Amino acid sequence: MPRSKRPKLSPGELRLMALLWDGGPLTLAEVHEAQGRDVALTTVQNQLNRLVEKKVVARSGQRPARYSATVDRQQMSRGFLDLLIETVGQGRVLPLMAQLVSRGQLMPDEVAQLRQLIDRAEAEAKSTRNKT
Amino acid sequence: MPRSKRPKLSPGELRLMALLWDGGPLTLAEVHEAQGRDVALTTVQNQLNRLVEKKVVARSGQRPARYSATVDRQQMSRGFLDLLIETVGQGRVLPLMAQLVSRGQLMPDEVAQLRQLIDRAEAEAKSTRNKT
DNA sequence: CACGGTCTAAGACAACTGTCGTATTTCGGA
DNA sequence: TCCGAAATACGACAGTTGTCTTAGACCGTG
Repeated sequence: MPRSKRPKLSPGELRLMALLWDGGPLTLAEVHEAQGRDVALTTVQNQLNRLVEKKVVARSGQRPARYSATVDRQQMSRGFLDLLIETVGQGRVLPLMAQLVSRGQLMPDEVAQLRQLIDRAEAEAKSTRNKT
Repeated sequence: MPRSKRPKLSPGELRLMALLWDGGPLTLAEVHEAQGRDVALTTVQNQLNRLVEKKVVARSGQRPARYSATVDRQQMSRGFLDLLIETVGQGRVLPLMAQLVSRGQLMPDEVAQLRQLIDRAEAEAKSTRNKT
């Protein structure tokens, strides 16, 4: 696949993206509403515009324009994760995992899911061992 | 405990912190060296100074001043992690874990360690269940 | 058609970052 | 004591972000 560009966003911009990822295409007014805090409408508009300039959000032509993300969470968060792995984990992912686990926000069923993920990843690794 | 301040740093600043965390107290020249890329000495100095202003780094009085971090990785990365949990995981840590696991950078022994961490966290959760 | 409200576009601004170049200060020799 | 190199301090500049205010463009309705 065409290794699409991964422009870097600021934390605030990432939050806006989250709203779009969660709520599908939204109009400016909706995004403004969704935003829990008290901020001017034009502020949100400006952020949205900048996101559009960066090509990570698309604006529909309709009258009350609707905005939607053009890249998914994974792609977009990749850079942040890389940064944390590098700084917090000194290059390894385990330290980060440890910190995540230690936050104690895992529900029992999530623990089970996590174990499954690990098992699967392990199996996957084994079967791929002979490939490049 | 005294909920210490958690000033927010930029990605670049976090990278500098990483050098200090990894290499103990370092002099400006050393930090400059450690930095893989080609950047002016004054640039590094400036960043270090700003970090000192933010109280996350301390400068010793000696002649070739030595800089050292005054907050640890966990504290400092907390904000970034919160952001990712909020945006990538919609509030849950599992999605983030999944993404980390899927990066396939876990060594076999790390997988084992991870399982232990999970077991321990689970036990911990059980025993704490009756508390607030 | 004119009016008031809704959309959107254009700037404007301060704070923060990354990056430098140019003083100044400070020391260990000659 | 005086000097040059090393260490610091200053402060300048452009680009990014978060936040607004003001102005202009677009309807639906009376």
